[in-house]
Amino acid sequence: MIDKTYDAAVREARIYASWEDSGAFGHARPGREAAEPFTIVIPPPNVTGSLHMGHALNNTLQDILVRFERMRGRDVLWQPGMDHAGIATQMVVERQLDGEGMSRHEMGRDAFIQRVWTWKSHSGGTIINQLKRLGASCDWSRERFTMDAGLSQAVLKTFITLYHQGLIYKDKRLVNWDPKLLTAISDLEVQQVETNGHLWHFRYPVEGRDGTFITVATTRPETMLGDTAVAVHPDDERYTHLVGKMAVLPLVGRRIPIVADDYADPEQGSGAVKITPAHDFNDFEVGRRHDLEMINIFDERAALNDAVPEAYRGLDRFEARKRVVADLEALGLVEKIDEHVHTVPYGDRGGVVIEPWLTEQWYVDAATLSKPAIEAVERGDTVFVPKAWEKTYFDWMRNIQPWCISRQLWWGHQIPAWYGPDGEVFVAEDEVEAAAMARKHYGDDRPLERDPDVLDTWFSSALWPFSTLGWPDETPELARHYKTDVLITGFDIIFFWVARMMMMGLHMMKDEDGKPEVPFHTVYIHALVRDETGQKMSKSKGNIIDPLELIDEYGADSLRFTLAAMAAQGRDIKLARSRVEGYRNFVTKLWNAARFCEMNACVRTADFDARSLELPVNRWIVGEAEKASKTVTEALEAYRFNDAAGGAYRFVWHVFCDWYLELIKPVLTGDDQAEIDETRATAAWILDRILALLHPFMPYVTEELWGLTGEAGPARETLLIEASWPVLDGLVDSTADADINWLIEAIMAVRSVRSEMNIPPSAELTLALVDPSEGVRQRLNTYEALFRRLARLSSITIADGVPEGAIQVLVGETVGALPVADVIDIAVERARLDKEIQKLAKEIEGIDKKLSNDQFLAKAPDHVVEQQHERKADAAARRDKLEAALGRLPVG
RNA sequence: GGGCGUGUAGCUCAGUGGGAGAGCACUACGUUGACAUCGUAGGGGUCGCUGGUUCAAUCCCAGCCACGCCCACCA
Repeated sequence: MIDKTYDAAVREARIYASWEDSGAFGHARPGREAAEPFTIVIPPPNVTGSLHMGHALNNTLQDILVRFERMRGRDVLWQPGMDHAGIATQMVVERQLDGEGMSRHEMGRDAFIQRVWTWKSHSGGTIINQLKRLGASCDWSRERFTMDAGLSQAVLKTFITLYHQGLIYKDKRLVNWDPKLLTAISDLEVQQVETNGHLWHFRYPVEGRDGTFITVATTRPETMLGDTAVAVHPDDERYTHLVGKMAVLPLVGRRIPIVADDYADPEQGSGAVKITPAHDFNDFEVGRRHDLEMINIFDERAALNDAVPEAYRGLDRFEARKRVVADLEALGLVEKIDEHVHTVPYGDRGGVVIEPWLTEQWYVDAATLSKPAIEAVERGDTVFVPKAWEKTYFDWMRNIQPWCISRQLWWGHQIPAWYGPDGEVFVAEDEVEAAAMARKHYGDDRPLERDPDVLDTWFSSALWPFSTLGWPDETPELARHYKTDVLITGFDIIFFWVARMMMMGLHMMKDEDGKPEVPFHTVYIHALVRDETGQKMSKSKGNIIDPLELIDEYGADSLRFTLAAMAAQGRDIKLARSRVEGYRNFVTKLWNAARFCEMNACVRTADFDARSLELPVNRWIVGEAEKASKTVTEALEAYRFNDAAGGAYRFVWHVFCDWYLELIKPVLTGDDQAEIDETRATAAWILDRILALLHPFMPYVTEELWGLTGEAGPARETLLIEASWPVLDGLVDSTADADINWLIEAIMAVRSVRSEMNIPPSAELTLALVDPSEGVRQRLNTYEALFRRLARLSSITIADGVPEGAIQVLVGETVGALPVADVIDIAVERARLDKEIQKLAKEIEGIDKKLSNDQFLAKAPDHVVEQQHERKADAAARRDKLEAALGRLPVG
């Protein structure tokens, strides 16, 4: 018995538990050993994360594909797992420690890492349970973590391999230094923020020329303490006489050369630019070109160090800025201060201004690795959907910079490098191996020190598509499921993640012919979910819509369907609550349709044959089901989730519920047992196809109904296990199609006229068809009962003229007369008919214009011309009938 | 400074080289026992602007305007 209402929240948890118990999420299900594999690796959520709308969309789309392919019989593996999220996780635990009045430094490295693991086992990974609420059918038995033993082994092997190939190396150069987190970060982790600042113009005295100054402009006055040159453009005539001279750096007294360099832009500032090679990426290059001294003036927290005059030592960089400006002002060396808008780099985790800082770090030679990754996409080995993202990928890959992979953190994969007393580097699997290497090198035992740094989190994420499948071991899963089929992700991590997986996958993995193999065949890039007004959701704006809240209120199915229905390619999703509510109503609608079927004893029969049905309505609906299933299938195959959802929605609501169920009501309450039996079986069969068709989008309610609508006998297996994807063919019957469409049109015509003439729905009318054609007479024979019931007609007769005072309506091309008790308002009736006629006349006029154009007739394809002729004939016939009807109205 | 995307009904969005669509909102009517989380009918758009290509443009091309995003070392 199906309850009157569907309480999603209560049932979903129970359904999910039953799915998990059944083991049906697992890959390699019995009977599918020989099936074609289908593989998706999940974008691993951060272990610190909780489900936000982006996750909801991302995982809904994956789950739709995974359930779809599972139902199509493929051997599906949706590989789940989490990312250790180096900086984010370390910050969480450090904040906890801070609350306890402790620091990681007091605690020590080993104890701290232990503490993080403890945190992870207790409160890490809540997002996994949230994904389950969403309905994600991952193979949870294979859940992995980027820091687990297997994946750590993959990281180790990759690092060592790349190191020996010269593709990982150490280098001393400027990095983006986060003075709050005290670590280097990569270019991608720096956000450029537009800021209202100032442009300070300082006058530096030129040595040996009393009263001569060279003016430089800067947005960062404090860095002048580290200046080692002033640069001007070689062609800048204002300064040619000063090139080669020395300036005297105020406050410091250092003599610094005035050099000519193309970097100086005569249009900018004063045309002369101060050069601080140790604290600016451009200046660093200038410094290299002119062999300038590089003076590091900051410590790791961006406070001034001992390289600056005593008065400034220990000052924070922003304090120092004020002091420098004040002191220069006191010396009369500030020429002017302009308001200035410029971009300032912030660390995206620490949230403070990053400092270009000279340190030694580990780098990956990304330029070399990028070449095969570019070629693979050029060849089409990996395809982006939508294709436009390939340009973004190419642009970045073709200008790729060395990837700084070392982080001065504790939580992460510690770099497998040991240093000998003379600085010799030994990259090894472990300490024992490193010691052996050192012994060989030095000829005796010497103490080694391990590199304290860890790797960028994205280094391990880059290996995800193969490390999770068991690599470096040669597991059956790796052989069977790499390369994966499709990666589903947001555009915001194309650089962070997709590009790096491409590089690492191609470099580390080979196919059976020994050729480099891409990690995935397709990359589907989905939209960003914004709020209703198009704003990016953010904590600071307070406009976050919590998917869990929506799941609580409307059920996971409603949210999933909404996200799928709005996931059109190439456009962001502005999520409106009303939309979720609308699709919740759709869930209810489906529920009630199933209730109707149950109440009418529509039970599926084992020997049902959709090809040998008698009743036209039944022949018609199986054809409609075929069309719908094809629409949905094709849309899903093309990653057109919105079309797939929309196609299913229209079929279920506007075809099955609105028409089919209404059309079969008279049959089910009739007295022809054969018709009743066939119709019950058909309705049940269609409902089953509908549940299957909707299951990828709305897994819970479809599963529940699947169980509730089983036949009276033994309960059947879950939909998840038993149902296969509807593959329907050869069910469209053109006669039934034409007949039912005529019937629907006729019913709508009568309803429309009733409504316009304000005839209450309760009033039963008789319809007289005037001089119907033979075809219409035949249809009437078959469908009279249906027509009468749905149009609320007490009888339908055939007449050879229009009775006095009747409302006239066009049923197809046949005039129908609806006599009304009272005298009709001639003026209203005239206006109604007139409006229809005008509409048709306008249409005909447009078509005529085309048909009288010789160019059109000569150049348009025949079928288009033919189509226009048909349209005109149809419209003209209807217009003529209506004009005749108008003519029959009494004058006045 | 480069690059990309978007502009269609009041709102959120589909869509197509040849008859402008959906959901929500709105209006009128309606409990004919699946469903008021509903039903029936209806109103509402010069498809951002200007040119071009074409027999034909909302759709293709160019320019412009507006909004958004990404990348970039501009003192």
